Amino acid sequence: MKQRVSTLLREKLGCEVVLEKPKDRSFGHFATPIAFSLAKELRKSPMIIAEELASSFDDHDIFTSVESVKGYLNFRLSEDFLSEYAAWALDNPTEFAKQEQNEKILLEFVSANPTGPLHIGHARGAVYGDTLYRLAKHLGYDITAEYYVNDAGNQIDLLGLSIALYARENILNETVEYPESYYRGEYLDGLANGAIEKFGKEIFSDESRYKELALWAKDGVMDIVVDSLANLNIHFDTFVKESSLYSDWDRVMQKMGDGIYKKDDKVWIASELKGDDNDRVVVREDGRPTYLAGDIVYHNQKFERGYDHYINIWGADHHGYIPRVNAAVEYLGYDSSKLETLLSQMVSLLKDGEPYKMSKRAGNVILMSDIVDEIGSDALRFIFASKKSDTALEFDLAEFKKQDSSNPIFYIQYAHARIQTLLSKAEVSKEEINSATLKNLGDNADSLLFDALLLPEIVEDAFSSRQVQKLPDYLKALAASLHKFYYDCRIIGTDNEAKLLKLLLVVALSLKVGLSLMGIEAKDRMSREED
RNA sequence: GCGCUCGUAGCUCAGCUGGAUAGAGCACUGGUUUGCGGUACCAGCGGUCACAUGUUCGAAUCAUGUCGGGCGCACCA
Repeated sequence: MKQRVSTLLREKLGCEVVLEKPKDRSFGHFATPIAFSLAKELRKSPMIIAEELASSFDDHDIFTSVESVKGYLNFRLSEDFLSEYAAWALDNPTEFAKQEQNEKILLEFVSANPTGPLHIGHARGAVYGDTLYRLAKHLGYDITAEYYVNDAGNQIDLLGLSIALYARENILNETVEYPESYYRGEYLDGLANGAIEKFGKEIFSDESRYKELALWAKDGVMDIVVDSLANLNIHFDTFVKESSLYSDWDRVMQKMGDGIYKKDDKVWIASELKGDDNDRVVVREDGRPTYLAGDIVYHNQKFERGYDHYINIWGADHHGYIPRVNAAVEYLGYDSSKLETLLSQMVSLLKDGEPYKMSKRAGNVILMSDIVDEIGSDALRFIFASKKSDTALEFDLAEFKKQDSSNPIFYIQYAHARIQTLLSKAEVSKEEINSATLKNLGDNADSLLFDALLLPEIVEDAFSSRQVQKLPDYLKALAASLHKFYYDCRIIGTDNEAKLLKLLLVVALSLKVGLSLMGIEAKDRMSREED
């Protein structure tokens, strides 16, 4: 819709035109301050320019009026245009808000270490990534969702040790001394018991076998992780294991050429020359590669697989890591501007105004699965998608358990359910609804129709700006328009019933598609839940 | 100390490629159709857009600085 208008204006005026949302719907559907920027060039007052431009639009089928107000140009779309577009959308619901793209994108997200269940911070990155993924898919991108499994390095050794310690203390009833760092949490119980079946209890007392224990256990942890993501409606296309990459290390190192050098018996990457604060060690004196080495091989592999664009979603605490990976990508001979790293910030939780207590059972973290159990996947996804991912977020669980308009997910679902209820009470036939024309509906209905038809540009904008919160914001506003309309306007039993129900079908379509892009299924009925 | 980031209504946050009177939700207060789910709607209250200077016809938005919060600054992942 917006595209159509801006294309038209570009042709007509011969330059790019910035289209905005007018301050107030009474001004029209779209507005542009173009007269202000032309004022200098033309040496005329913006008001006069706007007047002249407005009058040059005498008649055009997509606009019903073009007005100049205080230097702004305000456009109002015609009923013909809106009704035809709406009719098309209803006839082609699976095409609505879609586009054709030919870009191939690799999106890597979550990538939590397989050493324990996901916590609430991971959940945010997961929701952000999956929402982007859904948006991109809908927009026609060829996008792959990938999980990088850090199944090598110290943390895996630590996993083996942690299981053994847990088992010795809780199953073998031994007194154990805990080292400075180790993993804790209920999940170790399942792993320890699984290990007994697989290896027998002896393995816990034989330190030389901890590695073996760990290599077995990491798959079990990944199963836990994958299951918990599935509960959030999140699925990955590909998993890449860090352990599978190191065989390629020598070749990749050579590929980096001058970017790599030896000093003090270690191998370094000259990342400082590429904008990093310092050069970084990639291979230690004892020959063990650092974490960065793994990531270098991994990114090389990504680029060799050949995508047009690469997106990483990392926890914000890793932001200092971006320059060194970009440096490596450059040394590998690739364009680091194709690699985009997005950040997801910390989350702090409240419950009824008090800080949410981390449970000892969980290992002093807030488990993602606990929150899903508490408020459900839909609410969790909605909250996380609602806030800009790179700013810290604090929210109160209680707000999302309420069954009224203070709970945005409830409010939106209710709007959708309300429409379904009306349809079920319709006194006109489906055929009458389908063949109705969305004209002469009155201002309120026109306005609602326009709101519902905005979904495509919201989807486009949310993805291209990577600001997924624009989608839930829009859905909230659309739900509000619907509720208001419902209140203001009687539908069933009126002369306009078929038209109005058709209008509501368009609203329901946008709500449903919008929710599905957030991984949430629209409800047809609200059930009253008893506390 | 250095880097990144944030600072907008009592609370949680939009708005930020500069543009029409600064927005929404929550909370609080008051109200609502002799109608389709009042699980809704409307209104009121509430802001020197952290502070200062600058650029501009115009700044919450850009620049510089100050103050305050968060996060980084590993041969750990």
